Amino acid sequence: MSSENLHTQTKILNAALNLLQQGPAAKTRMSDIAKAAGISRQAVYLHYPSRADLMIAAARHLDQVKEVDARLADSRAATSGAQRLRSFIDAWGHFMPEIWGLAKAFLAMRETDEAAAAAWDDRMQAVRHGCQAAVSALDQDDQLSSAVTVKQGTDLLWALLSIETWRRLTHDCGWSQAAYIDHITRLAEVALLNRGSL
Amino acid sequence: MSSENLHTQTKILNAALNLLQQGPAAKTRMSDIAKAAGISRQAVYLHYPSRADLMIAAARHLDQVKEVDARLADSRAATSGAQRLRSFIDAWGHFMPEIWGLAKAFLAMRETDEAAAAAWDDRMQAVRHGCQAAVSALDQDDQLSSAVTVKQGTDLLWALLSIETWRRLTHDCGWSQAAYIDHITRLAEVALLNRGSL
DNA sequence: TTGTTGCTTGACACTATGTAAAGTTGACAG
DNA sequence: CTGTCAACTTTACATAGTGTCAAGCAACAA
Repeated sequence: MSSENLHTQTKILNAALNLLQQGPAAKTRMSDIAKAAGISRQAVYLHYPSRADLMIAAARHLDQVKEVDARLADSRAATSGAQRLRSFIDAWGHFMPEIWGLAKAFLAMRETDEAAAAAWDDRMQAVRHGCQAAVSALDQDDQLSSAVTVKQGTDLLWALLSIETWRRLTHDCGWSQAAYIDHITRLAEVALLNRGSL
Repeated sequence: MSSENLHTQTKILNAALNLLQQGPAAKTRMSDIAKAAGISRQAVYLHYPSRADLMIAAARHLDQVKEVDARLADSRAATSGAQRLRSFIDAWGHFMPEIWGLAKAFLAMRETDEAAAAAWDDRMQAVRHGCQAAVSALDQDDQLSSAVTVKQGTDLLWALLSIETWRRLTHDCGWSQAAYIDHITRLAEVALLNRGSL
């Protein structure tokens, strides 16, 4: 069985991600993770010196498993800037539900743990780069609205695509995933494209 | 005098709000608040049974001090729906920096304390009502974009005006308060107004 | 005087993180 | 077969912050 042969570290990370995806992130304790991984609590500390370190490792692991970078990079294949914007929103939009469990944990840690906050911000910078690439492509095509600079457009798109905004619309407002993507796409287009391109 | 009692409670709440506005919310402990209020830590528990209760009381207190409801209600005076939208964004936009300290505390508690999360959600529902009123006014004026229903428009506006979005743009992206208000206003208009009204 | 109110002081239970150290087990090299 | 090493276990403990409990004290009122 391959699951028997999994390295202990992988078992820990999978257990952590599993628990985070299920329950409230803050209630996922080191002892819970250890139990779920089938090892002692102390053994977890042999691999990850702190809870924050474990979460950071889990984030990297999730990136690998879900192939984040590869899927986001797909949007680069688009021919026009407008097309690129749409496919980027689509890719990232479908991604968020899959990383939500972990995101919850980082959002909760953000105000308390500096290292965790830095690690999360770093991951979010990757998303920002995608936003910037899309907005730059619009600019190159002369399709960027004259109301915003590339930086402002990037910032706005990044804010629209934040996990927090996704959470509010899908969780608090009860939107479906499809509705979220549709409306955010429309909003991004209307905010970023010049009027002639619509 | 029964006002002595009130006096101590007020001292506690002011101390708490002060500390929250200054440092990282999660590092504001009960003992810090007690010290800042000039009383013992135990005395705080005589007035507020838990940290979450204190935060909730602090939120109510801040609402009173800042006269949130009254200031938000000003936007009702607007004659047109479009005007109402603008003045609501303006009012709430200027408000956020003033409640940011407390907001930080609630954002950090959100995943851990159910009572606190409920209290915060309740405050945010008040903002949502303001959003709904503005969007409904647009609808009444036949100025609401055909791309959204009143509910969808309310949700979108609410998301745009969330503290999290404000934080991202002003803190993470370095926008000025004025830039935030300008761009969010433009975004809201372009998202919610039908094209003829622009 | 006696009782009440609002606070103080000090002790303690609980939870979760993280540290430390000694013991167990199994694989593998010689 | 034996010794060693690494990974893991078990147990104990330090620490930080929340929240509880109880005794005491000062001011003030009936």
